[in-house]
Amino acid sequence: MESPAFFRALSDETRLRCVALLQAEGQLCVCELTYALGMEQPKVSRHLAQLRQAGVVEPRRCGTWIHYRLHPELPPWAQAVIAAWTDGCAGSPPFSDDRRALHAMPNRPEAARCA
Amino acid sequence: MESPAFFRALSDETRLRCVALLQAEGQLCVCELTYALGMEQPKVSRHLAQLRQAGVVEPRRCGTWIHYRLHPELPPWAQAVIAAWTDGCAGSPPFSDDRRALHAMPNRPEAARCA
DNA sequence: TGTCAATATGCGTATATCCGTATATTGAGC
DNA sequence: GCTCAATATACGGATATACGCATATTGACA
Repeated sequence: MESPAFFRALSDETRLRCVALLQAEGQLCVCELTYALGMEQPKVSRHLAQLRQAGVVEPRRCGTWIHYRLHPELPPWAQAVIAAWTDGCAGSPPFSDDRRALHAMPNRPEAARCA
Repeated sequence: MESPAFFRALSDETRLRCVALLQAEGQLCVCELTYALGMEQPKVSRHLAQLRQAGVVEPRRCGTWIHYRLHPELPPWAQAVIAAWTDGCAGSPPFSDDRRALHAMPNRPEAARCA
């Protein structure tokens, strides 16, 4: 985990919104993130690819869905950075709105099926 | 303090090395940072300007010298992010080497004069 | 096998970033 | 006022990044 690459991964609002949602919810599929952020799917997918390449998130296939979560082997300092940031900022817009939008999503796929 | 801009400021190795030095030493002038990093002065100055514009560091003029330090009014979450990162990484290269180089600097200006 | 839903990638373009080099600014001291 | 040391900025070129749009890939299921 190279420090500049890690912070670069967090240097974009879309990616930060994904990270905040994943930190709060544990794991989410791309369609949930796309819905919560109100963005086009290719845009979300490309930002997730960058988070993945930086080692910030990890994908897990679940049938047609792909669930993303914060990488479980993030170094402790990186986990602490994310925790410190979410503690301070996840309660404010636009991050707080994203969680609200997610919870209002209709026909939300059930992650339980592939737990 | 916008989150993406804050993390973008930390997304470059030169700037991270400056931040690590300032976190460890309190305040340093540009010539000390330039010497410790072993880089050209304009390069260091430009990166300090970016950290300044992002609100990460604050300059204080002291005669001919300009002392930089971490901005004392950084939001608590940003201070916590920097602390978490330095706790985890400042002891490893290249950050550890920079502190060694700084302490080996000859004719180091005395910050005490303008404290 | 064919189709559909979910996800990923290719492409072209606009913009931002980083660097090296040269030069400008600023304050101290004579 | 002149000069020097410390610091900042301007300029040009190479590279990276973000985006919209179109399309490819993958797995489920009939």
